[in-house]
Amino acid sequence: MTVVTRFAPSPTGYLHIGGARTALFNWLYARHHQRHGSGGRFLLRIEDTDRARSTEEAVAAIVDGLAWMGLDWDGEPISQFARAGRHAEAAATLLAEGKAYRCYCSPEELAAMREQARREGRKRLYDGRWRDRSPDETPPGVDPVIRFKAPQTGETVVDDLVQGTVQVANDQLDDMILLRADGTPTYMLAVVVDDHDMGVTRVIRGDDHLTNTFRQLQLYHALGWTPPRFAHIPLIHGPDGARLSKRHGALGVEAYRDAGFLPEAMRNYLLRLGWSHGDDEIISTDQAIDWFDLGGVGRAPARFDMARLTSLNGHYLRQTDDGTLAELVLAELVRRRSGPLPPEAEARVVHGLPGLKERAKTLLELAEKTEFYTNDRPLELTDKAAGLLTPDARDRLGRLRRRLDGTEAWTRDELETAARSFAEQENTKLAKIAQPLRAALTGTDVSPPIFEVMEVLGRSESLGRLDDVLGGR
RNA sequence: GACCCCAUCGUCUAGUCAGGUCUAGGACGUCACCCUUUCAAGGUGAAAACACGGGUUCGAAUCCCGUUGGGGUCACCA
Repeated sequence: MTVVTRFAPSPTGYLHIGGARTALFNWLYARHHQRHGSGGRFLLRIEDTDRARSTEEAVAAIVDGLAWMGLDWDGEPISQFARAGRHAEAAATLLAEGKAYRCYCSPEELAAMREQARREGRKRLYDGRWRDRSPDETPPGVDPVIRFKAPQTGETVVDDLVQGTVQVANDQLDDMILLRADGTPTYMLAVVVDDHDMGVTRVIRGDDHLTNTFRQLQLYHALGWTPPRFAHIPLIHGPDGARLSKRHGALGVEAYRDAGFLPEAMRNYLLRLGWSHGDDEIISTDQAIDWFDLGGVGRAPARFDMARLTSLNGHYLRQTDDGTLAELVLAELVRRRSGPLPPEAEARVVHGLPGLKERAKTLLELAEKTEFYTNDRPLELTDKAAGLLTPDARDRLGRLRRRLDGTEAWTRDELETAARSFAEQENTKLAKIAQPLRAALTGTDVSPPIFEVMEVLGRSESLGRLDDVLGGR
């Protein structure tokens, strides 16, 4: 049987990190079965029944976020709101079969019940006062809600693929609302009807839905439908152990994209957060599709660790081929200067990128590191760089400059050979030459190997920058 | 508060379901050393954990109970 999973976010914000991981797990599960089983489909449903909180921008943000993450869904995204009629139909069926009833309670009555339940230390809220009342008792002018006539005895069991067998006594659960007074469906009804109609076979979602599952299971039974299998994955927490929230600085995946993270790093990081495959750490998406299973999902919540994401990103950055990386970095540079780079500067960036990429952990950092290649003469020197240019060092640089003038091929190897023999002749260590040279050519005390830098800069720019520092000598 | 879930280095985790091979392995981070023209990358090494208390057992990180701690859910939100 074909495995069908879905990702069902509510468009009230952005695709946050937790949602992205849920989507990833669902996607991986479907793609795994597509490759190794008898088929798999990954569907997208937008839970937009709360009209007041749902926005077009939020839907776009989720779609963009999924696209950036590289998670493609099958078929068209489904709007839950658009299916309200079908939900009402299901409620009507339950009503007709006596499995649901109209409730005319006022907000005040409900508030009182809530208050009393809390006082008595009960989880169960609604006391079911309209459960068995006859229709002629209905108060005039009040629009009723439709409530589910939930079983009051026995227990409901969830055989969860991650959490194991979890059960709750039915007397803990009250009669939930299916249809609001305005006739719109609530989440509980909508998910069940939609998951059923969409043929979903596996519901992989956050832990926070575990206790909802009991009621949803009861609904499946009342409707006479076969429920899907459930897998509730633990939530992601912030570094302090509290549930991940805005104050942890994590907004949506686009924030990570803008911070210079690569989607493959994000996928790898999120995959390993709560899921493991032995000691494997670096896992390609292709391998992940092969290996992913629900048995590897842990049951304890995991904390979000920026340092680890960053480290992984550095790995994937180094792994990215130079052409692709050049495109990404150039795009970032255009963004920051809000204009194109001079051709000469662009050529230097492209040429210098291989030496730069293993020194950066994010795209942003990488873009920053290209600065000394693109800056115009004369370069501004950092304090440390200026400190390296002592009178002695300048004298040596002057002599080196004359030596360099005669260099035939301006390549890193040629330049290094020349510098080494010059150092020998001066009876000094290479560092005494390389560091001042770095200061003069880059304006800083840190850079890729200096002879590589000279090659990238080219003869005239290198000599020009040297002359800027040497002044009138 | 009630109900439910969870508990191995600072963090992510392997090991737990089928107790012995665990003086608990890997990774990130930290520290040291090596490499080296700087910084990275890379290499080597170090410090670092079975929450606590009871059982069961010849033997428990692994099974059971309790305590403590953390988390989730209790809406005409999703």
